[in-house]
Amino acid sequence: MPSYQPKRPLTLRDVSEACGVSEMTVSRVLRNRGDVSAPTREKVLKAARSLGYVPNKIAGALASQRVNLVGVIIPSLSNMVFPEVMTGISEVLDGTDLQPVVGVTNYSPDREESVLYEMLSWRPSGLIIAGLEHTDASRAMLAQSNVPVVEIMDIDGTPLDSAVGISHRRAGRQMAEAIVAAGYRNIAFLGTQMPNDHRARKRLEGFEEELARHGLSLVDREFYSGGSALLKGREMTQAILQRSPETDFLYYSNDMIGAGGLLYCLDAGLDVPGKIGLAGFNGTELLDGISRKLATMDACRLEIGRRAAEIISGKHSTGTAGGAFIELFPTLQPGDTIRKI
Amino acid sequence: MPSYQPKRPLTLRDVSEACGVSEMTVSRVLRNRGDVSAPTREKVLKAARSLGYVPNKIAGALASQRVNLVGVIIPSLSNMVFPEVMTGISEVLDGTDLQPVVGVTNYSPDREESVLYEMLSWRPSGLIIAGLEHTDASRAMLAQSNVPVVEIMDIDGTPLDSAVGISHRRAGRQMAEAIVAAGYRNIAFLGTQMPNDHRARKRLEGFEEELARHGLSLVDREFYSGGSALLKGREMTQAILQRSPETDFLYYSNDMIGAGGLLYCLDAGLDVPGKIGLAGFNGTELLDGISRKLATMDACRLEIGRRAAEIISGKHSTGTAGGAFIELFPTLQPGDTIRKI
DNA sequence: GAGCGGTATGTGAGCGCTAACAGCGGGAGA
DNA sequence: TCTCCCGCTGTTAGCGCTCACATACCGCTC
Repeated sequence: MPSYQPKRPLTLRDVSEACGVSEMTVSRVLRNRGDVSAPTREKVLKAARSLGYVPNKIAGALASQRVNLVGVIIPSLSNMVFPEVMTGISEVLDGTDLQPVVGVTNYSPDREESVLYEMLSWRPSGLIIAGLEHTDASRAMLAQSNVPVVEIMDIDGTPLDSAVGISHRRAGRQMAEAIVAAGYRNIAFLGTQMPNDHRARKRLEGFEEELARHGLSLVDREFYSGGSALLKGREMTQAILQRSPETDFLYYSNDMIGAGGLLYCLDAGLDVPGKIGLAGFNGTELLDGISRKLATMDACRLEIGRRAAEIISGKHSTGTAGGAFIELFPTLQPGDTIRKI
Repeated sequence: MPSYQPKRPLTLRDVSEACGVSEMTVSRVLRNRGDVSAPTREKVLKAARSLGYVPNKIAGALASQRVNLVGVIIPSLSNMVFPEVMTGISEVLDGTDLQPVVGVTNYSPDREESVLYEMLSWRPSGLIIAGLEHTDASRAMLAQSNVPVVEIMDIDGTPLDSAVGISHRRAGRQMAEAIVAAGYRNIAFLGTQMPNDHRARKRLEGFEEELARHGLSLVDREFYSGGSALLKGREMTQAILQRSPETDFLYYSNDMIGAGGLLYCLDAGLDVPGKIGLAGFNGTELLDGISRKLATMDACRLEIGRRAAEIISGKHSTGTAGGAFIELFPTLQPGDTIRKI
């Protein structure tokens, strides 16, 4: 490795001098753009490799006004849902020259705002952001930025530009319908205590709406925050069953606490789904392997990620102008924890 | 929102014209650098806000030769271990002006190489990368790049620069020691089929070494790839117990498949830990809530993330030159699935 | 052999910002 | 009164690359 100089960062000029062509030609070779003769190309590549040259995208992006980055702003990485969205995004982006960059907000609108500011300051060529609810400042930034935006996960609201997601309100209603149809009447809800988890909120609203249509209302509810979801599910379930023994159905805001609840019920020797039914939300594959399969509803996470990435990468032919609006439809997976009708 | 012009991206000049000072002064205000009088500062901030100006970090980084990005290269986001490392990193970086940017390799050395190339082309001010094993090209790039590098998770090998992690070999040995001490003799291993998961490999090597010291060897082993870990754990366990009924201990390469195995054993009514013991690896908090607590070994994930970020952000006072080398020591959590001695 | 189209290469300007330094006014000290 | 210095602001010159264009050269045709 011939590095005589005291380490100075390499530039295009170093490569061009090393192989006797102009910087422009080196640039063309390294980007595969424009015509370069085969021998020249070889010569340049050899020189670049032997020097260990890595192009400076900062300079390149400034000069070309193009950045191959796509910002992805999500609330969390620690529940299983967003990694799967990321997988969908990566799958599609891997086929392009675009690269995802993730930012995590921890469900805080203020953090979202600052993550957004930070991202926009890198002038990404697209932005994928979870949810439809943003601060005024965030909306203003996005509008001003001129960057294509896809809001994902949720479609109950008004998108800024494009949107891909499911209706959580409808998902809640559907689940309520199935539960009521199966004959359960004393239904409790167990969820996370997160004022900014708008999707969980909308599911619960839809759920209660549908119950109301049948003249029912929740017999009890329990919220938690932090800690191991499985354990919390167990604890909350015990609390509810102790406090409201008439409960015959437990609706959880996610599969993880639902699984905790299910394990509790099984350990306690309760008759599931005869005496008591359970359902979660997400379709978390992770949990396949528990003796009884929890009723749930697939949130189309992979597909949401894919579609969003397709819109950004221009693969989705959106008529002409204006944003795309894609509603996906989750399917109810009754599992083994709802009585068959 | 006064945006008369047909949307043209805003620059410092727009802000400076809007408030009648030089670009330099605006730049100083927006970066909180250098002396600016209070009234000027206010005027500038007001103008910037009302225009919705977001600085262009690409240009800024090029001019200042400083980038507030830290690359984080990890094999996967879908098992629970790396998100926790990320949490540790974020915790520390949030107190600085640095921002993590993650890249995922899917345990492929070639992908690692290309992710690395991509990252280095943004000239990050630090790099955190999982593992000590990299392709020659990767090592060359890193050496050439002049970027501080912290290799995390593993310390059984020679770091390029700094390293923070645990000895997986030793972890394997320790677990074997505990198992043998508890009187188990017919021990099987269940793990992932991933030639590039060097840490799992080293754990197994350490484990077998220690068994050998006691004149023992594995009675059986089973590997999987893909699918739901919980379910795979269940299936593999069943397979092993059918094939090698004399097995009295199951050592899993991670807690998730371990939990699947545990659920299988409990469902099958086996006497745990009397007739058969189980142990995993990671200390996955996620799984608290299963009726029986799986024996495991905490991998210090949070702490590893924190320490690595501290090194990059310069909070860790590393004597003077040369990389830091930090070994952490996992603790064995016997849980309820190893016989008490 | 002048004119043409095409391929392969080079040239100059400038992307939006910041480092370094230069200027400018005014109060303190000689 | 003349410095000297300090707090504030402006000026100049790039950072390393890419764009748009200019140029050189080749083999053709008519």
